[in-house]
Amino acid sequence: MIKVDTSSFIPIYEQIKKEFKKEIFRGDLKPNDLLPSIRDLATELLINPNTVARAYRELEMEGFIYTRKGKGCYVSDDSTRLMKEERKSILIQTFDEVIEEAKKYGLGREEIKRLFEERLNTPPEIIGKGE
Amino acid sequence: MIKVDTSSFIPIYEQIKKEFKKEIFRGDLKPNDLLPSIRDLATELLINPNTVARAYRELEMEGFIYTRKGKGCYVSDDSTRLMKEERKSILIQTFDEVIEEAKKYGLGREEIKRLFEERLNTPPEIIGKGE
Amino acid sequence: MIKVDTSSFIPIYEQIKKEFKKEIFRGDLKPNDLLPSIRDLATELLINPNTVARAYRELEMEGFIYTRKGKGCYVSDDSTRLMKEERKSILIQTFDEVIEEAKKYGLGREEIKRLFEERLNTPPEIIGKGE
Amino acid sequence: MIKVDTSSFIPIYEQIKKEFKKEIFRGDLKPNDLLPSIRDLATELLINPNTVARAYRELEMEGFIYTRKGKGCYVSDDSTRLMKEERKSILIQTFDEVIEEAKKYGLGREEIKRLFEERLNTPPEIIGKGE
DNA sequence: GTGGTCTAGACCACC
DNA sequence: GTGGTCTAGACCACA
Repeated sequence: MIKVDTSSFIPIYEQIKKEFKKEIFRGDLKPNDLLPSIRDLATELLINPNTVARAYRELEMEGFIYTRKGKGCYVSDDSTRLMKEERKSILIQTFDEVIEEAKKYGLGREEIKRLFEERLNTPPEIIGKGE
Repeated sequence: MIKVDTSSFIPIYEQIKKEFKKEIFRGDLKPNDLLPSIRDLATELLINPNTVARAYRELEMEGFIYTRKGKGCYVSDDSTRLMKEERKSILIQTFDEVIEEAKKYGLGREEIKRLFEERLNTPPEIIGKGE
Repeated sequence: MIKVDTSSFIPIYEQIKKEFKKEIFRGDLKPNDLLPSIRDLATELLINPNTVARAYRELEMEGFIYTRKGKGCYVSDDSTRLMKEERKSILIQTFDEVIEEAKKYGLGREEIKRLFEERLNTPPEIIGKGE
Repeated sequence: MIKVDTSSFIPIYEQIKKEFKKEIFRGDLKPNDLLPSIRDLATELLINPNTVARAYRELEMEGFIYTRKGKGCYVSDDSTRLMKEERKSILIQTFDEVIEEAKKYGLGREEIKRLFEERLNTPPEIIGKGE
């Protein structure tokens, strides 16, 4: 399910964190759900277990998950509350960024709106790899 | 004019490249226009001249600018053609990414459209610093 | 194996790039072979690691190698295709240059041919250091 | 007559020196012939007069030319003698280099001979720009 | 251990 | 003054 882009400038551990936050945000991961094991996820993503471990460690520090030694990592009860705080501001920020980006490329408001709706109605066969 | 975010994951030289590409795309920089000198831009951005030099070198390798030793770096005639090739695909990629992002956060198509238009009509007081 | 001439006008990073291209061209380096580490090669050549890094970076930008962070740089699968495109044109260019050079020094076609064959049959005790 | 390649790694003043040496070597410039003025040559080559001046200065230091203040630069009587010393060794070195180059690209002796003769019999419409 | 980015500062070719 | 190369050495992400 989770994907990482090793050619991106964004560190892999950041990409992993973001993916889990999204799963929590949309309810695919609920409080006390078990996350995949560090080793399994590392194997699946073809990356080093240390990298996954770092993502999990930081998610724990931010309160989204908790660890039971020898058992695994679980979504925290707090995650629901944290989600509500973060979600809208993250999306707003993302949208503002992309709008600003489009303006810098010289598009007017109407052009931005038209292109956005065009893309919204386009099946996402290929997703740009981003950076 | 140009700004860089030293706390971003995106390398500074990459941010500089992108800024100049946007200026070329918008027509603020036209073929044979002189770019700011490496030293001047480095001073202005409070970064090392080598970092600016790398951005310029890569822009040259990609065909957007050319260099006259002892004189400076200039926008290439080819930049106009390269711009047309790159611009739309970059914007489409950016839009697809943000739409995908919103979907992962659990928004439906109508919610995405509504939020996007809301942000498009909001004066951008605070621009997210991005990554 | 690789040598660089620090007194040459050709930048060291360019000499390194050329050496690796030749090794790829000859088949001494095959797709997915590991290149020497940046630090090792720098130590061996008595130059700065940054200089090797620049050579590797440009080889990557040209598609000859790919990089796995934390693991090393590897010859790309594409290198074989790129080689076929570049090799003949490089050699033709080199030969044309030397023929032109000899003509400028006043040699006729027969003299050039005679001298070239003489050198071709001479064991290369001393190789000129070039520029 | 003289050409320089501003994109080459070889300094322009070196290219200019080499060109004049060749003209002397093949007798197009004879002892006491007047060289083009620094300003004229600079204008013709679209470069800075300082660059031409440096080439002339070094040619004088090497004994190929001499300067009459206010009159210009002239080919020295010594140039003929110096030419005989330099010419053959330069050509041999150049040929040895190109043969070595071809070998490094994996060509056998017969292949080198065949390609060289092919190029020798090809009208040099396009001369590679070299480095 | 690997490579990647960045800094500080040197020296050179060219204008 | 301009850009280009190189060095020495720091810090980071990743294995």
